Amino acid sequence: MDPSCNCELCELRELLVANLEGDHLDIICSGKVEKEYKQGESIIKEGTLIKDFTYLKSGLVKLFRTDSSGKEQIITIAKPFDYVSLLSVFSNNRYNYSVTALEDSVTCHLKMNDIRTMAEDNGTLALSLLKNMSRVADKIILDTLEIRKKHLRGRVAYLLIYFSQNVYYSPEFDLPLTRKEMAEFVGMTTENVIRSLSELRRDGILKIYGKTIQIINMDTLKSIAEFG
Amino acid sequence: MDPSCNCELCELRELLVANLEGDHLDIICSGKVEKEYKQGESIIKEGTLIKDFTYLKSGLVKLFRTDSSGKEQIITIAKPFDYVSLLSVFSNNRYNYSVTALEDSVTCHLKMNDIRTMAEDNGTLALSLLKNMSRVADKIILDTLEIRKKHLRGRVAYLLIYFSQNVYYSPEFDLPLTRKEMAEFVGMTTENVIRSLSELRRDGILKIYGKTIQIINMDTLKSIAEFG
DNA sequence: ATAACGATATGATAATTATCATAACATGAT
DNA sequence: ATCATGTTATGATAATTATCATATCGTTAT
Repeated sequence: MDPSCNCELCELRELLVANLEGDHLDIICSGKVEKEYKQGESIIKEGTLIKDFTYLKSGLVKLFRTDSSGKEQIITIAKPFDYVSLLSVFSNNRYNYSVTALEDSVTCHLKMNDIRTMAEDNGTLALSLLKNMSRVADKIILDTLEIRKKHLRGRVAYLLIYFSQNVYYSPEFDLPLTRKEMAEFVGMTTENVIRSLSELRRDGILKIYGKTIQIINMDTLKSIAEFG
Repeated sequence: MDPSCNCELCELRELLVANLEGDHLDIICSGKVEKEYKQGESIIKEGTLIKDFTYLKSGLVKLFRTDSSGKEQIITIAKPFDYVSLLSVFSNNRYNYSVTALEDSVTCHLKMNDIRTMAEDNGTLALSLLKNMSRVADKIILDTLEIRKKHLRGRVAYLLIYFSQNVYYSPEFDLPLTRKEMAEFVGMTTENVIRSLSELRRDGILKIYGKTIQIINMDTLKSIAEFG
């Protein structure tokens, strides 16, 4: 067993391993693989066979799909302890989306078959999986509906608030996405993401230094995300 | 036990009950309630406590949420054998969406607590729930992304093809949604849904008799849903 | 039967968003 | 250092979509 990844100490313990004992803990621990990815590296490719149940230990990743013309749509951004291979792992045998590292990231890979076996044996684990899957899917769906209602500036504002409050916990942060990726996330063009950012800067709501964003007036930004 | 709803004969057996035996089957059968709803009747109201695990036996329903200004967004349309109370039942204690009957419908209500208990006890059932939840959430997310890419006529075309091929299995069918509801589903205005339908009719692709739609040229409609 | 209401329908116009063109800037490769 | 490439940036214009106004049709209530 990889000593750098001790299941009993792992941060994932609470979420996944908490209810495993004896044999099951051994299976998880001996079967798992930790992997490191550099920013920009591909972790999962759409269309490939699902063998692993993948968890994000550190870093940040994007889930996205690519349409026939090569354009990408970002489905969601996953933070540490989010399931990464979640959406279709129990209903499909191939991924219908790709995952790429937005920051240097570490993933933990468990075998799907082990997860299935254990979920069958261990009801508490199965319920925990159901709960987490429900939560993740719910969040994606509600976010998508929320974004759809908004105008361009509101979408960009929503995204900035998300990073500030849910990922970096600071009014100042480095955007992990390019303007193009932001556009792919919220369904608008790259030019209009740039324009919206410029407008927010002109209005004194943000300061922008390349990828670094400093939110000057969070209240106004929130009201733009809400109504504008 | 309600003789009109015999679990061993129920159409849901395959999906939910297949793996239950003895005590569990008794619990399901004695605890369940079947309800009938007329077209337009509310089945679930956003914000209410989740007590039941609800399944659609017959009819057609819409899942939607209502924003602060009272506007509705339709999340998905559920057909028989779809879970109705699915998305948040394992992660929330209150519904974050409403469900209303689009056609006269019959639902089967199981107690959430029974489901939880049984999923804990019965791994096969838990996996079946995981699989179905994964499938439903996946479909909603991919559909939403698909619709977002399209222009107005393409969205309407997509919707018509969905009803024709996945709900009514016929090129001619009665729309279960008003034009306003179609708009709430695909994120456009009512006027533009009507206009798009008129255009499709003018181009000889559809015939429209009020709520009755007859698809004349499915191939063209599909290419509009795909590219236009 | 008629009034009232909501759904469907269409046109004119305004608002929003995308596209195209161009340029500055940064980054990595040679 | 210089080149090539991709990202950020801004403006002009075109395309798309929403809004507002109005009218018809169908249904339900009185």
